[in-house]
Amino acid sequence: MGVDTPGPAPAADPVEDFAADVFSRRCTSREALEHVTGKWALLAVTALLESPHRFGELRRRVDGVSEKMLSQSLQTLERDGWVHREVRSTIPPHVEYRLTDAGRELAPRLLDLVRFVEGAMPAVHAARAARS
Amino acid sequence: MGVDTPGPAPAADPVEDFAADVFSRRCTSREALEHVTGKWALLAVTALLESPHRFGELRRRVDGVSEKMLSQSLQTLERDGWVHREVRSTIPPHVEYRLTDAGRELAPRLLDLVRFVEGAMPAVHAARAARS
DNA sequence: CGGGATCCGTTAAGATACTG
DNA sequence: CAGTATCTTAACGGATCCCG
Repeated sequence: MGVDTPGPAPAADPVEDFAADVFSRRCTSREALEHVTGKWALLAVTALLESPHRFGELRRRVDGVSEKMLSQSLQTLERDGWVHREVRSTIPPHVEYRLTDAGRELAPRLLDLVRFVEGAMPAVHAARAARS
Repeated sequence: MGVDTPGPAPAADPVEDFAADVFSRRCTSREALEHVTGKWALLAVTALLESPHRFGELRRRVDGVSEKMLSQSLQTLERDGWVHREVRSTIPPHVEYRLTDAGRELAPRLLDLVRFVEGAMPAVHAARAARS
């Protein structure tokens, strides 16, 4: 397209890389998507939809998660703006995690997915059993 | 199990493990969820929502995926009953992947998630930049 | 209580080559 | 064309110890 356009039409505008589509290798949304759909991140966000949680509460709620992975997931979620972390410097320390506005838009979609897959489990087991 | 249960009230019915909730460590739905939200699986399912694809077509559509990972993801998706694989034993071979009925219920939820995250990318970048 | 730092085994992922 | 087999490398993930 427009091979010889000398005018102000930058073909490779860096801003366009933002919203592009996930099917493109370089699209940054792919990374963000992975953060959100990560094994523990998904469960943490879903749990936070119910109510704010403290670290230990989340740890108990998301059964099986290690402190390291929960901490790591929460940091990534905070960095991408889905979760807010509030620290109260008391003794003992009190840290609370809650969804941001963006997170409150995201979480229902994840919950919907979770619920659907839960409901589809009989079919999934049937499919697995079907093939000899 | 049910050693001395005379009545028809089995407390620990093994069938109940199925639909339980993902927050429980032993819940099988957690595994199924991971299969579906996997990096490549998610993109493959989303691509198949548009139309059936051949292996090579999918490979080109899902930019950056290796043959190995695509093959692996598709096998898992087929095993769990989201995707159907149809082989035509011609020369050269012709294999087509399409969503099952269950897959056609699943895919829109994933696509919705993808679209939402794509749209939220400006906010995500802003959140990342916000913290020094 | 809420993590950060470190160590280390397990698994996932990518590149490459080969087959029906 | 549509994969499988093999190998190497990178990332994940858990356990442990420690500090504010």
